[in-house]
Amino acid sequence: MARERKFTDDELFKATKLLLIKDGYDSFTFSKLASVMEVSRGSIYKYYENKDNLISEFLVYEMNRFNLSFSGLDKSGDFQTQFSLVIDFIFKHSEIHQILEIINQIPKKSSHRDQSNQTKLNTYYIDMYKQFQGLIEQGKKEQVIKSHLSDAIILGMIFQTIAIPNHFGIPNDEWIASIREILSEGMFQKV
Amino acid sequence: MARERKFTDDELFKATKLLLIKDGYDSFTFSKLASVMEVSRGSIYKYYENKDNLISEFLVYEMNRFNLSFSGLDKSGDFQTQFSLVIDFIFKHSEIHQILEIINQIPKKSSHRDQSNQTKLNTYYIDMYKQFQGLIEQGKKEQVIKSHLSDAIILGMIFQTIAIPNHFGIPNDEWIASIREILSEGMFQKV
DNA sequence: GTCCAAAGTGACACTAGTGTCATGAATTAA
DNA sequence: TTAATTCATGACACTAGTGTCACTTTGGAC
Repeated sequence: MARERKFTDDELFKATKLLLIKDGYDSFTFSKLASVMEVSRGSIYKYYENKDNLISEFLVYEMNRFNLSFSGLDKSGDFQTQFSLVIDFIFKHSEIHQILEIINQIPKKSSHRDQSNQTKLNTYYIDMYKQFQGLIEQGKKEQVIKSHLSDAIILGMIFQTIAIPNHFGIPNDEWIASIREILSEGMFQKV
Repeated sequence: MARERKFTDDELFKATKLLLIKDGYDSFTFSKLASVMEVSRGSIYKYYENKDNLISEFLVYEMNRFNLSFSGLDKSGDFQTQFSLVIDFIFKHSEIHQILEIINQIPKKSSHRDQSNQTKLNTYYIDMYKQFQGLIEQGKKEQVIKSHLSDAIILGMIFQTIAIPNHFGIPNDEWIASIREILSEGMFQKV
């Protein structure tokens, strides 16, 4: 006994992602979102208190999806195989870089509900970190990765390369191959 | 025969840089700037039409300073020496990364004056690119840099590493040394 | 067909930023 | 001291977004 909903949470999150990635956190507004969804602004307030609340729910949803998808990767091969798999995976999900940036942009002063989301996000963040750390440790154990490099810097390097602007339109395959090569062997000739 | 000014352009740009780097382009307002400068908002309009105009003037000023400072680096040593010098230089001027990001964020629909600034910025951008490209070419000529890697990707890698978030507070020296090592030799052991 | 709960809407009051301008304040040449 | 000139200010009207709420619409249960 109810009226039919004009949009689902999934649709809302899809539009949210679109706008967040196009315009960034600051320029995201309920007005724009409502316009994309073709509903009135007021109706979104039925489900989310405000922008921060919506975005923090969205981020939880998105991080959860990313982690699930990441942990679904084939873990059977040796390190080299996995490393390639993971690089490809990250470049296929390159929005994750912006998502992580937005997580660090959310203002702290927020409602109880949002604080609980912050906690969840922290957990997801750590989960993600641990998954990568597992890979890095395997690499160090197999004597492939230099052991004196800290996990944090290796992870940072890998994640940051997603966001290198490809101003000159180099083809995707060459782009990813070059980055993988530099990350693993460097840009210098072997002596 | 005039009243004394309460602030110079240099002071204004200094405050602008501060706010732009702290809050980003979207959150930058004349109100905040006036408050930092301890003058009225109205007085800033005496010198700059609006936010976009001020920021584009600021960026021209900043890029010019960066390029001058960069071209002042010692060019006498061999490639390896210069490479280290440049990496150190970039990390010392790491705000350049945000500056370049902001350049790409300025809306296009702007006044004649701003369009002339856009042209200037493009020139500065190309100047900067050429300076780095000179170094990369030297590296390739000296057989240090792998010749099959495109200049664009090498430059992109180097610039992007500035912005890796150092969440775990690794000491600056170790941080830069590790990044230089990964960029040049990679994160994999030599076989 | 009637009831009614959930869903949706648009108008309202509020906040924060923008750009302008009449007015007042400071400086100095005459 | 006065006149001329530049600077600085705060008030004004305007725009865009926020959050709320009384009211309308929808559609299944009875």
